[in-house]
Amino acid sequence: MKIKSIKGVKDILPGEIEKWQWVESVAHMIFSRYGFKEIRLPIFEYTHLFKRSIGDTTDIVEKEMYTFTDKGGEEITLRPEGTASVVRSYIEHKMHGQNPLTKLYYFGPMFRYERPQAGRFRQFYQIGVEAMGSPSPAIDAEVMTLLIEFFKELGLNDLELQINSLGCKECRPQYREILKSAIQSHLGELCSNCNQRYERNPLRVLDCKVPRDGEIAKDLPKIKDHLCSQCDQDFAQVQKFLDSINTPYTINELIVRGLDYYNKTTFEVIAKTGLGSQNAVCGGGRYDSLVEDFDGPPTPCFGFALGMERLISILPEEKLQGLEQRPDVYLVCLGDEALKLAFPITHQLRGVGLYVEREVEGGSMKSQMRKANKLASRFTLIIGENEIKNKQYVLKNMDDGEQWEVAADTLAEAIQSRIKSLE
RNA sequence: GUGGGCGUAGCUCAGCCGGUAGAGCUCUGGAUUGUGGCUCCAGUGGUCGCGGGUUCAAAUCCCGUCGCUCACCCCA
Repeated sequence: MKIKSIKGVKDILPGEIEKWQWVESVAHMIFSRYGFKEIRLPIFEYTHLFKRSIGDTTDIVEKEMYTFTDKGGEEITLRPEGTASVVRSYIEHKMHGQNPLTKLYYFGPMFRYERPQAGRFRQFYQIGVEAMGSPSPAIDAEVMTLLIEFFKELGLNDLELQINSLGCKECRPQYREILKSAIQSHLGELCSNCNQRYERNPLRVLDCKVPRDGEIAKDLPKIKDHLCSQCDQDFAQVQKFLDSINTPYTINELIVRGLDYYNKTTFEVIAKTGLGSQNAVCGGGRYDSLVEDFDGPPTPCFGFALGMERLISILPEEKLQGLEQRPDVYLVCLGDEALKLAFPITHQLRGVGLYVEREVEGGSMKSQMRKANKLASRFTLIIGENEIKNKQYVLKNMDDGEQWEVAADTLAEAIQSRIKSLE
């Protein structure tokens, strides 16, 4: 029985990890400009946290969660998303008492038991951003702007921001009933999936991909015609803010979201090319009553989560050049004495902050030079019998082939000044 | 859960009207006795996913199975 990783999970290897580190560093930089602070959350929680926040009848809770009983008999679930934990932590640490507006972001793995396909994994990584404590549409616009700026910094432009409003707990239930009664007369014509959706989440019928159902859906009542005046105004405000800084977006009335806690503004960012059918790079929106649902104070929130694997797979090639670190120096060692000497020299050079690789095995000079070349080292330092005798090593610039003698006792300074002259 | 495609060297793949494996890249060595990249030469590397069947003979045909992958669904 060959050892093997679990279906739907991936190792992120050197060569790939540099992209992740870069994306994370850009996230830290952009998000902190907007005053968001990182929060590190546990990857498992009590199961009921997810059941109550995401919704008992959603696909995620019904069939996708990794749930188990721990040795103490507790029902535990590997988190399928991050917002529930943020809300739990917000309440548990009484963050509302510290600041009227709490701005957090997180990064880490999520777990859903699904059939893997392009852009979909069982362990996948999300970056999430949550602004908690304000109902203002300015927050909606600001957080979406943060996201757009983040994408810009990553060099992504073939994206589309799609927004919608789902209404609030006043107007959404009314619309839901209006929609249900409109659907009822078509049940016979609609697909079996839509017949189930009619009961459980009638808004999803609007989004059905079966062609005949799409035709029917076109004539069903639209949510935008049934928003209460507050929701209507707020949604208009969000659009005005986006317009005021020329952020392009489209209104997509089919964005419904599969998690129960969303209301009012919702949005997705769709990759127009590069991903298959899993083309939503990011999704989010308002969840104004979730904190209250967990017995916290009334705390309207806006947030989003973006999928790292999907994001990374569409990063533009030109942004990925030069992410791998080049060694500053590779020590080429000829003979046993040189190999011994390489140890303290390497130690010394690393001590002054240089990235140093060294020959460990020995072997022909040719093969050592090849290794240095393979690692794309900027310089090689050649240490052989003559060099040791004369206390003068040979430093070679691997990009242009130029080489110099450098004195053993001023080695670090000589290398550093050579590197500096290149920059 | 449902359906399609694919499993041959470390990687990308060819071979598949049956006659027991090949290329490119990688790696190692050499051409160039202490100087990399380009070129040329040589070498290392394979239970042809696994199990069974047909056959004198199976990577090749048949059945089963596992894995990967894409799509539906759902979502990030």
